[in-house]
Amino acid sequence: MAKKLPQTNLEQKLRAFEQACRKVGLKLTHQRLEIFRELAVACDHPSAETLYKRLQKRMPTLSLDTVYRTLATFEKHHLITKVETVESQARFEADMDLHHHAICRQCGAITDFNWNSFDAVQLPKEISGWGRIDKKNITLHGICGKCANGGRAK
Amino acid sequence: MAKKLPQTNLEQKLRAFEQACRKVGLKLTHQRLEIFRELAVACDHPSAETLYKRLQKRMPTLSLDTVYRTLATFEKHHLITKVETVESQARFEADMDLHHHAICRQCGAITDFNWNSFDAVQLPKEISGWGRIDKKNITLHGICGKCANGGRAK
DNA sequence: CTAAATGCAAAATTTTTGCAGTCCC
DNA sequence: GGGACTGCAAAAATTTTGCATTTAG
Repeated sequence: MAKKLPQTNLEQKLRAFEQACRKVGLKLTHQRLEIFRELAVACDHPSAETLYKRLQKRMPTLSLDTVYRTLATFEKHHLITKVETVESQARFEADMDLHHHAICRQCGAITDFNWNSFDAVQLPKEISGWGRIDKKNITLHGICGKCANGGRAK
Repeated sequence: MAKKLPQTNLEQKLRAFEQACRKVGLKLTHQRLEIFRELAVACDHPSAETLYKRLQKRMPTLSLDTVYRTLATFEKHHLITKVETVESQARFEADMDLHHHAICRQCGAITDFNWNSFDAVQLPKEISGWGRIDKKNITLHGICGKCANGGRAK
């Protein structure tokens, strides 16, 4: 899930992205393509600022406000997701398949994981009358293995 | 869960809070007591700014930065929780019992709910080796009944 | 061509910090 | 009394906006 994307998956994802943009009338600018690609290959749920820094190397004239504007546009059209965290900076991901997150309270790393049997289970009746529920996400909080080992790889 | 606290519960909570403060050496100032009380009676998971506005009526000299500082202090000592949202402003709650949240993507309302059978279930092995997990929270996203009815009560 | 998107700069929003004075223990 | 806490103001951090220019379709 949080592993690196095989090249073929990436190309597939990019083509799907381009099609989705055309469908909703979003122009396929160089900036948009590169911002999406950078987020699609990232597996660390980067912030706008982090993406900006990574892209600056290849695109020196890119501006931070374009990154913000572009991410907001993508999110509005459900092409990417804003990850819920307790941090001051918003973080994003391009993986739109249903999955869940584990967050390290020390280093802030976010790891994806799947839990199909949970996804399939019915909500308790206490909340089932709340309204229309679109998504059902789990967030785990704790200390990742790396941090537990004093920063050394596990 | 998200209902109003009965008066007795509130008094109990305040006494527990005072004891916890003494134990960790936090001074019991008027500001801290009032900020905690206001958060404890709130059931809408208010932001620092929202709490500040509510408290200003009774405490005209209270400053917003004290609210921020105080909430951060409380959170550090696990007396309150910062709720994970996608919003720009951080939101807080004083209910430290394990529970889950449903968030309305339209009005931003956060509703608490319990799910004991989920709390008891084991994590899938895909993530069980990730590290030390302290908390396991669900967040539901959707449109609450009120918003689905065009803002009128359900 | 033309509406939409970008880059720049400036502003708005949210949160944090330094410091002098105040207050709890 | 002394160190912790608060209020004030100013700054830092994060995000948004107005406008002239550029670009995709």
